[in-house]
Amino acid sequence: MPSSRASKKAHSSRADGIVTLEQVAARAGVSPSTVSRILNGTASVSAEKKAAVDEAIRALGFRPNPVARGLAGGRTMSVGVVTQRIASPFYGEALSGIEVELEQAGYVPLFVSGNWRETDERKAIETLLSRRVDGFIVLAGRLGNAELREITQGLPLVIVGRQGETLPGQRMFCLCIDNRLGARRATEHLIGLGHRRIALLLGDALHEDSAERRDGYLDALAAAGLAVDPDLIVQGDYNEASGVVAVSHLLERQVPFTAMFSSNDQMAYGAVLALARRNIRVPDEVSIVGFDDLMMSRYTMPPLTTVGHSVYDVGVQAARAMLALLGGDTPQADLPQPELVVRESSRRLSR
Amino acid sequence: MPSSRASKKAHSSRADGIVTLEQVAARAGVSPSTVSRILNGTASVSAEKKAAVDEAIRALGFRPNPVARGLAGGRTMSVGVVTQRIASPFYGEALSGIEVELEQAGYVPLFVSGNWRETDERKAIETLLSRRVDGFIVLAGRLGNAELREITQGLPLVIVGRQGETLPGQRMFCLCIDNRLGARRATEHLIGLGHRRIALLLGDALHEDSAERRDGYLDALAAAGLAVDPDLIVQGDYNEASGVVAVSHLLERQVPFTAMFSSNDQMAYGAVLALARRNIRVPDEVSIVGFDDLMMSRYTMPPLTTVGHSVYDVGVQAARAMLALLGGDTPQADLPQPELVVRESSRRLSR
DNA sequence: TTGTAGGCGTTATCAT
DNA sequence: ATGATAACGCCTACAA
Repeated sequence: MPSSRASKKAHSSRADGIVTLEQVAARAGVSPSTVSRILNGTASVSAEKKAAVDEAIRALGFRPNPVARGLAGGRTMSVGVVTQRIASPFYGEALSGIEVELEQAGYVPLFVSGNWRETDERKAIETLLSRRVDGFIVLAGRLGNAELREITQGLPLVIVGRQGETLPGQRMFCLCIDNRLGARRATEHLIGLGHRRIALLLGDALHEDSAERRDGYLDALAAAGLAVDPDLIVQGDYNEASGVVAVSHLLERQVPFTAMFSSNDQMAYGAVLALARRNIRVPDEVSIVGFDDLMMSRYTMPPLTTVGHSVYDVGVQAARAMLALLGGDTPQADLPQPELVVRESSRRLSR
Repeated sequence: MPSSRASKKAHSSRADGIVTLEQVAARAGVSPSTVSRILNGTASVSAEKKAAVDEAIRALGFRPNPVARGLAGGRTMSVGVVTQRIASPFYGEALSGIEVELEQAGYVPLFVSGNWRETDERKAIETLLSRRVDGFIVLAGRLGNAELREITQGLPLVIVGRQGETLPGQRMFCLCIDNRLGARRATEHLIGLGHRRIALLLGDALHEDSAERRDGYLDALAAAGLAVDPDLIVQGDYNEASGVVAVSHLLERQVPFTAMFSSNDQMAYGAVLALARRNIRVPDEVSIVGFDDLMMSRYTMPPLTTVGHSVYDVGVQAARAMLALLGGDTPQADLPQPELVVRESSRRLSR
């Protein structure tokens, strides 16, 4: 049952609460174009008319219709956000930051999940494209930077968690935390506590940051003059369950170790559990340090020592970069360095 | 630098990859309205033309533009989702379910956070309204059902986690889990393990479900003929930190207890931590049961016994209900009963 | 069953 | 600086 068509032009008010730009113009005694100009700052308008229009806008409670705007001007005031899993404890925080920051500028994020699958990511981007988003923020994922740049049709693009070439003039920006430094600090912390046999729990091999965090681990060992024991390095995939599995394998292989650096907090949770299953206590017998400082890490048992880098802020920065691109400016990265957060899962090696 | 206007009508192809309905019509040798009718099933069309149009759509890779659709017909193929905190470990799961289910029908969710604040919720709904969403899914929140029904302008509305009057003909539907039953099962589990002094950690008093879960707890005690000790009931707010605080108070007051039912998993995490701070082990000295069965609860130490009700499925059902409303049907609730998931935070009372 | 024409609310082009 | 006017891509009342 479609609502009947609106009257044939010239409606000063409508049944629903929708106020149009046209009504504002009428009330202010100017043309719609002028109102539009004022709204967008597209051209200079006499202070007098501007005042009248502002008054009318306020009086009528007018809010521009993003849908109509999208059709007419191409700006939908929405930015597509490709996340991998919307419920991820890690990226979820970033989404919050993105949302808050975009909102301040009147933009709305459209979240679509890529599920760590190329095909899904492509589909997500297509969906977003068909919704005429004004730009893209991509959180990690499988697609390469080059391909991303291509399928996003030249729209402003911010990639999070990917080493970026950030070619100027390409309306594209890469934002990533210093994984290597963070991992190094985590490992140095353990070394400083007297640990020598420090296991490394790798993240998903397909993530760039996994390799970076590994390198940070290696840096720390090298700086301390410690040899690398390949047997101490086990593979995970960044999920909790993989931490359980990897550590179980390590224990089965009877490789002795007194500490472990896990490439992220989630796997660290799994690691603690796997150790507990064998009655190995953390930190009494094995120290563990994670990476990410998820909210949850304050409440695990024991509370997790980890590397913090405010995922929320990453989101904020990503949104800010997008806003800059949207405004034709060049974004400035301003991520704080990752910092070690010492809690209770690590302690001095008892001899 | 706006892109130049498209040519003056009659463009068989365009520079960008955008294929319009008009082009499809041209290629199929029919009028645009016919294509539109086929797309929307608005009227019957001869099989012949339908075939031609389908072919053209496929050949051209045409995808209807939701923005234009929104302007013209009022359907934007997007539904507004008011969540309280997008990064919530609890609601995040529901968002996933909503996203997946809506996508299948070609809808896209627009997530906006209400931050557990009436004003923010109102603003969120206004934003969504101005984006011309086709319907609303509201996850909990502070606004009353009546007010929600009012400010959502009669659009299809699905409310999650709120006892619903689900007035027929109102295009509104309430979906909620059986909190009372779940809480009762959790408490009965503890009673069955021999516990008699069972503390209750309440959730935010402003949430309906907090009262419901309390009632389930009371039901279980009553059924077992156990007296209610008000001293054993402490207030939290559903966040981890409140679990720490509440349990600390309880311990300071020296009220003896051997088990605790926490109104949600997050507070249970905090409770475990608070107990550990006093060297009270779970489950050796105190058993704990949570509610929600968050992903994380498999990996806490110890893994948490809790009441599961697949938050993801709640999201799926909410989306399904929305789709039904959108299609003019009456939604059918089909949430499974909450089930107890026994893990390792609860054990038989040792005498 | 099918086509034509007008309109959805805004922006952009082209005059003035 | 300001105002008509024509799109934007699609839907639908109306006519055929």
